[in-house]
Amino acid sequence: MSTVRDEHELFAAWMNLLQAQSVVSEALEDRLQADSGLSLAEHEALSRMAGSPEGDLRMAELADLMLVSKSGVTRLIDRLEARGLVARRACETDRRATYAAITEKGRITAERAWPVLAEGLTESFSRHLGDADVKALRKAMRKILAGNGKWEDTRCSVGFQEHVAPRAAQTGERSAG
Amino acid sequence: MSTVRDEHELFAAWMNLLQAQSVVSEALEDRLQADSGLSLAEHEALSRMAGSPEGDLRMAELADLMLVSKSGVTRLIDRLEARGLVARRACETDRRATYAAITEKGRITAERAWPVLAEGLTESFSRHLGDADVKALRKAMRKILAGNGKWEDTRCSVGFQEHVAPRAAQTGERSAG
DNA sequence: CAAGATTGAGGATTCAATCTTT
DNA sequence: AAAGATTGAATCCTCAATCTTG
Repeated sequence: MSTVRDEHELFAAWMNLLQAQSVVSEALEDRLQADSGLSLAEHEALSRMAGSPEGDLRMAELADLMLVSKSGVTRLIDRLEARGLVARRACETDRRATYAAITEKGRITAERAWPVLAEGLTESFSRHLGDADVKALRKAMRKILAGNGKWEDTRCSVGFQEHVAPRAAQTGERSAG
Repeated sequence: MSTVRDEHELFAAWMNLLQAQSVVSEALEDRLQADSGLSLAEHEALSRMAGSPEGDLRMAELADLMLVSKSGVTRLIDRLEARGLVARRACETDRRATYAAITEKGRITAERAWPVLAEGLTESFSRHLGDADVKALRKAMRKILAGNGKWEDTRCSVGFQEHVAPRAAQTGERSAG
């Protein structure tokens, strides 16, 4: 069933995945950093808040949505708050919880960064792939996530389309209320 | 050409790639850590040295092969040396260069870890993928790497088969003197 | 001066412990 | 006691500066 050749092919695929992820992440991060001074994680956090109905998310929600630990989120929000891109708000119904709410400045910063990110993604990622490649890739990644009990629909949608092409909201309206 | 739906699909694929990479890396790292106390990068470094003709590699070679900076390699080798898994050796022909040479203990540790890693990779990665998925995945990753000028054949082969099937290539004693 | 390697400083992330609220 | 969040300590990584050799 699993020959040495298989194992080798498998391992090579894994190494290539790691390397490709690294290369693309670096490219995106560089562009984003130069343009807005944000890290990928910081931009993701902002975008997730922007995409939520009230423009805010609880710290634990953010931690659950993102690839960062709870304390990691605390520090990440600290940085964004110091730059005036988010503001912490107390929760009225549960005084243990804290909301991170995106500010106007945060919204502007995050929206401005989207085209940069989209361009970078095209440049370093999708430009080299066929449409079928992208679909196959996503399918495979989804299988891996599901197989490891980590598949959640909300994790991969981060309100992208709203920002790059707000006019298209007419076709597929997604009321955020 | 690029509709909003495309962009969204593309971005979702990218997010899923990030997440899958994270999930699998964590699974592998946990197993490896529990079994041998090595990080993935440390094990990779050991394996690359083990796979070289003389069982050693220059610091800069390691940095080039791996996803770590030059100073990162210095620190990584520091840690391995402190554990007696590698030893630094001077280069005779160029006194600026330093070789990191794997020790016998390092070889044993790295070889013992291979089956653990292989099992983890099967469990969290390939078990959920068809043979075609793996091939398609590798192809796509290869395209991305090549498109970004980062494709090198040596980067993805790390002497895997030698270790999981030692009878294929008799592992002999090697005096690193 | 350029190349190879190391060091110091600083950033980001995590775990475990802590504090408050439920 | 458990949940939500934060903090302190530790780890790991990178950049820029440094040192040595070519």
